[in-house]
Amino acid sequence: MGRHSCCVKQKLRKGLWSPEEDEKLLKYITRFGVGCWSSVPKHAGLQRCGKSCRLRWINYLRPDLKRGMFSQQEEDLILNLHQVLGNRWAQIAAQLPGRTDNEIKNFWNSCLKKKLMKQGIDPNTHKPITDNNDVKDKKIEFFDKKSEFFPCSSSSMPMGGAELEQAFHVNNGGLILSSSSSMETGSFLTKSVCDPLFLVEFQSDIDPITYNSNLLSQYQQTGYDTSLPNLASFSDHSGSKMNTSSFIMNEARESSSTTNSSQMNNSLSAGFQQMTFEGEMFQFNGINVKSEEGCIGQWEQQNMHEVQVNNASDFNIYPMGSLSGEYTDVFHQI
DNA sequence: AAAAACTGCAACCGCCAGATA
DNA sequence: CTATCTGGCGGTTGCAGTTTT
Repeated sequence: MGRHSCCVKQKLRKGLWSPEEDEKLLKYITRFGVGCWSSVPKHAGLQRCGKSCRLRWINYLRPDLKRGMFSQQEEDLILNLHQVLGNRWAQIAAQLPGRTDNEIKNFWNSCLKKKLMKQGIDPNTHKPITDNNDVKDKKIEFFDKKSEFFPCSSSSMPMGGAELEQAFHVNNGGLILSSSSSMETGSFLTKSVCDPLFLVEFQSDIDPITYNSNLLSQYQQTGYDTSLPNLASFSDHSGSKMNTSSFIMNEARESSSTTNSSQMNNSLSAGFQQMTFEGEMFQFNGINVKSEEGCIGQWEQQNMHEVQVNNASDFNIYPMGSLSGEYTDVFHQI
């Protein structure tokens, strides 16, 4: 162990990067691309170690970086992901295109952490600092069905049952889940996904330059439907398009592939409209999920947790196992 | 106006794991 | 198998700018 060999060399500059250094590095990477970082300083004419060059590129010079303040949506996502992942900044950053792990880490330490503490929430556990009973009271029947969510023994999970419950628990004052009697008959995931981190971790090897997930092929091989859903045309049965989200999706789907529409109509809840899902992606408490094509559902515009979806190009497409069964949740279209 | 305290953030440090010799 | 190299990660530091006293 010890210092990298590149850092041991003498006469290496440290501290803030000058505009001239930035220009040299930018020119080099633009021309030759990202390769062996240890050779970059030499070829780019920089008196920095390779590590320093890599960091400067990733955190500052990379052209696809998003600058400026974090949006409310990004903030919520960071909070939810941190609840699941803890201080795994790189994995959290993988879910926020254009943001770096360093940026998120700084944002967390300087802002979000304090915000949570002001709200009386322990930033490490995401639980109220004073009274644990509060948390218990809010636990809902849904979590009693966690074996249906993750059809494997809890011992094989990297997180324990309590942690899993907490991971899916509400934070930020928003209600995410509501129990449904129909839950009892359905299973959340038809494919076995034992690792609750899987849903996020599968993104961890995204190309940092292009953010193109290379996992689609992996899922194609295992029989997942990786076709990109038509997120822009979120049509209901009246033919009208819907491109704002944050709604309660009261999805009820037959276990067989043939859905009985009349049956669906009969059970239409008051205030809900019926729609057909076409493989849309949603965000569920910071986790990305995808509805199966052709499933019939009901939706209702919801005021709380309002999330504005701009246009289709803003959506992220993540491969994911399909859903089946019946459930009632608040989802955010992403 | 000046000093002290605070804040945000870029960059460094040390460790780890995988690849390679 | 062992040693070394390298990239990646999370924790931490230190600087510069801002706010408070």
